[in-house]
Amino acid sequence: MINLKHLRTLTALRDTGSVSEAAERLFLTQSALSHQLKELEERLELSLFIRKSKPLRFTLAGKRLLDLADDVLPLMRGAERDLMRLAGGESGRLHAAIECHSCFQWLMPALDLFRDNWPDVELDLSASFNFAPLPALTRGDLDLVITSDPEELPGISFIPLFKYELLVAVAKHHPLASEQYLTPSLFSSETLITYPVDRQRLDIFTQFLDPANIEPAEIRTSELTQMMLQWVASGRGICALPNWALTEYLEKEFVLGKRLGQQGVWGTLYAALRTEQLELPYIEDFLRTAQDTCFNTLSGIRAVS
Amino acid sequence: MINLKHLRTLTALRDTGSVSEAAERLFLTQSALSHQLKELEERLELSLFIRKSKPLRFTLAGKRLLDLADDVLPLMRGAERDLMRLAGGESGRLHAAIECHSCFQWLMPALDLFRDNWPDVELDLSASFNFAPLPALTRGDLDLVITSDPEELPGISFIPLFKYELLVAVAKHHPLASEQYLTPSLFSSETLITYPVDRQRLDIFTQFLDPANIEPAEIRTSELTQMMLQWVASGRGICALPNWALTEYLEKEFVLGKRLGQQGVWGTLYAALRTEQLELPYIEDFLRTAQDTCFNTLSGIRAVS
DNA sequence: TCTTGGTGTTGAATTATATTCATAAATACC
DNA sequence: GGTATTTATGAATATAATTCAACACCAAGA
Repeated sequence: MINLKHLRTLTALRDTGSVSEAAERLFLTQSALSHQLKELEERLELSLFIRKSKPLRFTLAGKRLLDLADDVLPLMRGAERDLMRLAGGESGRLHAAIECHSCFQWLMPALDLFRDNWPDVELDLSASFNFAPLPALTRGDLDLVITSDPEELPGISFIPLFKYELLVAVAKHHPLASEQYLTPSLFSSETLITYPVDRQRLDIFTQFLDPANIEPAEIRTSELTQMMLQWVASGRGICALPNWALTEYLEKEFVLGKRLGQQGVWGTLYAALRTEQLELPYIEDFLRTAQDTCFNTLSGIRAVS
Repeated sequence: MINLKHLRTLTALRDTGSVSEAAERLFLTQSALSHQLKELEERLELSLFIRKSKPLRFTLAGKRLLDLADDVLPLMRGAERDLMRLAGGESGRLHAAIECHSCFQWLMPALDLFRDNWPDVELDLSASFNFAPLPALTRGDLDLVITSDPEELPGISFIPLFKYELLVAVAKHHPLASEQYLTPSLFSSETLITYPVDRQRLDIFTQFLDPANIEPAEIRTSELTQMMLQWVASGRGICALPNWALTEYLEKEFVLGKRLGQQGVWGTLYAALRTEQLELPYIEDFLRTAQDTCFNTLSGIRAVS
């Protein structure tokens, strides 16, 4: 009658607020979800949510099913994890590194969850940005690298985690504050603040300024997101950050977030791993945990279509 | 990955102790279940139970899944009931009658459960055996009759609940105690104890003695199962009862249970209802509750194939 | 040791179910 | 009112579940 697929659909609907985005997150077409919901509602002789109104609203029946999902899905997940441990062993090593400074925000909670579930896996997170992590991954010194630029490397797989939009943080009283979206040429008179890394690894250059052959008036760097935003807020520059890294500052109206071009510039965050390790139970579980954590803690991100 | 179908399969395996009987209870072929289990075990890279050995034994992984099933399936059931109530209304009437004296054993617990879940449905159980309940069902004076002889009646549906074997209770020191199974002719020198109803409604006659044209030496009647077995135990007669009505006495070795003929005589218990009421939510739920209760509380019964 | 009946397995064929594709309808947004 | 976005629908397709029919296994009895 009701099955787990339905419960996952309902939670995806709640998380995303629309049928089409829920479909994206479930890796289905919107049509598939529409059929599925129609069939379910007809069979139950109940409507589960009200489509008109954004975000969608759930009926009593829909809420009852969501409660069920909140009870049942974690139980299923827990059992699956236990079986994975039974089948594949409990121990191993997960030495991780991040290329993306803002990733601490979700990686920390994800690793905390992971540690609880896999106490016998040796965890390490390296946050030094002075070396190239991908060769270390190939060598076997690292087991996981979080990065937003995948490259063709033998033996390395890039698993997409989610898509995010690159937004430009701008002070509330900055001249650019009134623009709907930013064009490259607007940057030529601005001070751009970036992380202190190679500019080939900064999407603002590779995807936006370099194609238009525009150079900012000045470039300053900082290691710390919070510091960058302090500078932005005081009108001493602007900086490009993933939307999810910016949300808490946007909500506080500490800065404004501006779109890059009319369509926006989008990036994808990947987990890079050695291909031979992909099927290890704790690796599989980490990837799912990471993705779940991201979708739960970050707003504005989307599943990779 | 793991879904509810798998959980139901596992519990059916536990309840029945064999793949083929579990399949029967799930209304599947044994082949289907074999495929399903093979696929699941291969995907999990775990064996879930040990086939050789009867009844089958579960591995650690199998037990973990059974625990999951015991948590999850009741939650699902509860939610489905809530949705049924939301969709179809909470109130109604269920006036029941039984033709089969021994049915109190499972009907009472089933009705107790039902009352908890449908407090606004007016429940009544009539146990008077002096009137024909099926006409009353047609008239609308009753809503449910539990019976083991279905008949073609317009507007009435007979929903099979389970199959049971008719066994003959015999005192431990009775001459028949040494027989492997009983033939009709053995009855001609025996005192047979039956319920005080029309002999056309007694399977021991219609399915066993009458076809062989044999008459017991004497017939005595009693309303009460316990009384009948008292007489049997003291060697003053024998009586035919459904296996599940006999189990507690067999376990205490109060009497012995003998098969009727080499294949045994089997009956089916039905719930008779007005067809137009079949889709009422509380009726549907009652039927499922009844069947679950039977399978849980009665031993030796089988699903209707 | 050779049957035999009960059980579980297997591969191919079939059936049922889920998903997509292409398009239309509905709705929200200027 | 037009345009973009979201949802719905019917037919085609793909995937998954189930059955069928044949076979393997095993224990009990001849």
